[in-house]
Amino acid sequence: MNNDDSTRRLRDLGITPTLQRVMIMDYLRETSDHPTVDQVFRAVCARHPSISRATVYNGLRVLVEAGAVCPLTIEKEAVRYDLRDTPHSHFRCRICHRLYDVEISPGTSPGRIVDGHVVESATTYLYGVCSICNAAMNQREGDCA
Amino acid sequence: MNNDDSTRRLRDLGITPTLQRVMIMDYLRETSDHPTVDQVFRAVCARHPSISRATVYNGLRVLVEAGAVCPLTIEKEAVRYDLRDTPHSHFRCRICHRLYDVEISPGTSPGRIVDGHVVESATTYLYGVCSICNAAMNQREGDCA
DNA sequence: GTGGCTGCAAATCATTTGCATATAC
DNA sequence: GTATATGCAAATGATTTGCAGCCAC
Repeated sequence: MNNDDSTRRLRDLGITPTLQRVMIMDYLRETSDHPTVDQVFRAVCARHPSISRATVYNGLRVLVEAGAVCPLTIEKEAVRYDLRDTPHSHFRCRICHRLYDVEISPGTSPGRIVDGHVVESATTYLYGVCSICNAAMNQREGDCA
Repeated sequence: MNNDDSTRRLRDLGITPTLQRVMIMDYLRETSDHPTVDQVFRAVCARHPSISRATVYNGLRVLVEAGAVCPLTIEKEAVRYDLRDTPHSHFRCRICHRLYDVEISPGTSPGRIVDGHVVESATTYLYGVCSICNAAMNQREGDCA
């Protein structure tokens, strides 16, 4: 997990590995979060303060177009980005708004044809209350008793 | 499918059936589309020009909170709204941007627990090229031959 | 050297908010 | 009559765009 590695990955994707794009790729690889554009911007900005938000938007768009990164529209507030490796689904907690990876297949997969439509990608979003928030709620119930 | 029916539905949901909300419900019931807030606004505006966008946002939020309507975040451009009846998935065409209902189960369902998280709702989004756009592309290929 | 990329600032677009007025019951 | 909802206009926040200067190759 070093810059050279990110540089190579970008080159393999046919993307010009500019300093900014390498830093974006580095950050996506070292975080297990599903960062928003703003989070990517802040992280990269810490190391390279002169970067512009527009460059982060641009870099992420290029990565999505190359198929290296998956955009998540699981919430309307902002798009989140996920390094695409093995396909998986996502769970969003309506209390704390944390995002979790979960191992649930979307029921179909790229290449399949559904009702005559050619599926290129598929994703499943789950919504509810996460284990941490559930534990906190049970804790509070206990306090009341 | 008349106003009285929508009024009754709203009352059953515990929602004050104002003129504006009844018109929003009417429109959602008569369209098979998955309208954006803007589309709902334009449609209702045609019959009741004094309605405000804020009222449409408010009405839709109340319907979502009551569980009568399902918000779709299948695209980042805008939230779409779907009258919730039987659970189903959605397909979005990357060429024409049409939205289709498809019969694919999301792999899990409300009430289930996944990795310790309590699932309250689940949805699957498919992306690709729809049958209409595929036909058009094949047509064009034929022209070239 | 040159085309593509960055950084900036202004523009755009969906959505939210505050508040005075109007409506449902 | 009163709590709740509407309509307006201004604010907010994510994202896009235009353009002059800069960097990768």
